[in-house]
Amino acid sequence: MQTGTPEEQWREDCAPRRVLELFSTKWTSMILHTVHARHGGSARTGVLHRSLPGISKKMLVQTLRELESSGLINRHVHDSVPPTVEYSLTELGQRLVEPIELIYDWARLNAPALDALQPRQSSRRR
Amino acid sequence: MQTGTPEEQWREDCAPRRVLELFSTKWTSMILHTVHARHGGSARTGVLHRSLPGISKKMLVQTLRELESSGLINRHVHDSVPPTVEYSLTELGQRLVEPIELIYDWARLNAPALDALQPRQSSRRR
DNA sequence: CTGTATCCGCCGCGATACTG
DNA sequence: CAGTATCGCGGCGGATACAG
Repeated sequence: MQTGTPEEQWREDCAPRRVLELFSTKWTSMILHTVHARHGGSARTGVLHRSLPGISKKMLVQTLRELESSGLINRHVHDSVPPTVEYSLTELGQRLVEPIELIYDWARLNAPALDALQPRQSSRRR
Repeated sequence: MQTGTPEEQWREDCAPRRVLELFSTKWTSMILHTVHARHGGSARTGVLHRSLPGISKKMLVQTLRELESSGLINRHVHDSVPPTVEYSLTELGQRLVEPIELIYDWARLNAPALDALQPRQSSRRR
């Protein structure tokens, strides 16, 4: 008998891979988490910007657009002066954010163990 | 009254962020998933390589080293000729892989909805 | 306040060649 | 088969300036 598990698939265009690729965009998960964590599950642009130290306006908006066109978040513009925009999770987004929360919790739970993490040594060993 | 949720933290060096940064490495989650999915929770280098169409040996080994030094996977060398190496999840890794599996399942479940995804238009709008 | 448009450095990652 | 060493390019993502 051969291996019971005959080589997993991971075709370039499969759904899981496209989703995971979303997360290779540096701020994706942090944005989803922050929107989710806010009261009512919605957050204004400024709040998001201040909640993510280090993010540039460019990347913030760019990532938001990506998530929007992926059907994960909604963008709601209040026509007021000055303009305010609110982002919220869609149905789809709310279900995706759950696993993300688990990873988030996992990280906090294992913070001590993770401190043993090499800050990524340059592998210049030896 | 102010906002009930007073600005989330996301300090540069917090644990969640360092963890999530692991996933900005293109192949991290796919490798973890594949190791996990294999019988006995361990996989040889060649199997991993063949399970991940498109990955280069360089990135495979590099990511594996990263995960190893993060305490997420174990590396076991069989001193045979030719040499074979097996990778398996550590305690820590096994617990982290669970949320990843959820994302994986989520992606497969919502594949139809995701097909409506714009293949990321070049934003050349208008 | 929210969003768009450039410019550009850095490095993630693939291709290739070589060792045990 | 497993792993290391180089080279090089594409593009992620930050800085800055500008507009409604």
